[in-house]
Amino acid sequence: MPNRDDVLGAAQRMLNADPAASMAGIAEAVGISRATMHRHFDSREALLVELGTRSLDRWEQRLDEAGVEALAAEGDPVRLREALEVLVLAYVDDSDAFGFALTDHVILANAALEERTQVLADREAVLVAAAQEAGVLRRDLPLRWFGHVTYGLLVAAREAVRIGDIARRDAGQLVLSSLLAGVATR
Amino acid sequence: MPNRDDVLGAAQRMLNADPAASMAGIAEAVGISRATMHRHFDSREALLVELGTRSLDRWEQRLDEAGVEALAAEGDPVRLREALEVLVLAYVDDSDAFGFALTDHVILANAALEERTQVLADREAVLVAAAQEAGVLRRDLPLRWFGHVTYGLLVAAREAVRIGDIARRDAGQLVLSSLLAGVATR
DNA sequence: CTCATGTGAGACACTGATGTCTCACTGCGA
DNA sequence: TCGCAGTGAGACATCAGTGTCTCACATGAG
Repeated sequence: MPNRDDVLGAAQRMLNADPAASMAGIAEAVGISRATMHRHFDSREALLVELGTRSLDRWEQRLDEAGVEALAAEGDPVRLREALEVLVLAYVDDSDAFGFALTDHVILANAALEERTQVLADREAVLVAAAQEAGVLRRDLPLRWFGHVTYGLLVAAREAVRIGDIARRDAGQLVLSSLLAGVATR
Repeated sequence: MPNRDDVLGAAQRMLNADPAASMAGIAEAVGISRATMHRHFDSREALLVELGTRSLDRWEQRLDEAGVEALAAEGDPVRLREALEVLVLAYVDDSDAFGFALTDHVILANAALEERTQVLADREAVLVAAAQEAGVLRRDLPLRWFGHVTYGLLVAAREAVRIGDIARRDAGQLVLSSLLAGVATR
């Protein structure tokens, strides 16, 4: 019998394939009844908020693993650049599982999640600011722009993989390379 | 009394603000009754398809203005680069009005629109391929990747403007500069 | 064996949206 | 002035999804 985590995992996969999936659809994909679905999660919103929380947990974990604050304090260009690369590649991996959370309206409209998103964006901005200081990232771009560009490229990669224009295994390097160096020759 | 074009324009603005807007909501925003709304468009889908068609019309117009095929045949690096810049800036402008069409499920699921999208993407790819040949765009990136990256940056700019992280008037240059040169120093 | 717990099936009420239809009104042209 | 085309208001049937509830059933622990 699928436990709560199994349900969350299956729901995640289902919602990635079809972000508008109904509770009935998700329950069917999980292999349980609607009744049991509602025994796990009071409402569809509760389910989505929990999945949103999960994705933020992952983001936070990535920032922790990178040691954002320490790196920023240190200010070493080489290590900053390396950390940025590792972080972006991790995001690409994660977007595979959590991608739908990037665009789901219910999740984006949730005040608590939005607040926490802001906190994490702030942490990330610390790294970006340090990288700008250290000459790793361009200083002529707004601090907050970097996060948006990264997000946009994740969306692009997701779509490109879905359509079949690029291979999944190439997504990370394409995103990283395009993000840092652009698509024009130099 | 709003004519059909007024209705389309108002619907476009409404759907950009709230992509899930109902026919009733759109009608109210336009300032007409639901009945009149349905006299103009048989169904919500019909309305969305027409808006999708409009956005593809605009895209096609941009490609025409750029003179894609002639430029590609010519192969002059300077003019190719210039055309790419003009095109991307035009896309940023257009995404202001047509942005919602980039992500709306009803529009994306329409077979006729998808087919036409493919045709236009093919035309654009001609320009990209020529630019790669001429050494303007990187040859180590897949041909189809360029379109996706551009799309992703449009999404990013839209969101960044919405949140207030960047000014609308800066969006064009930020997208263009990040697209071509990336966000890292060189 | 017995019982408690968890489950599936399905009925139910409710909501919000869609699309159709009627009817009365208004404004404009003939 | 008459008549007509277009409109708004609103009723109506329909549909899909949500969330609640009941009841029968299975399974595993004691």
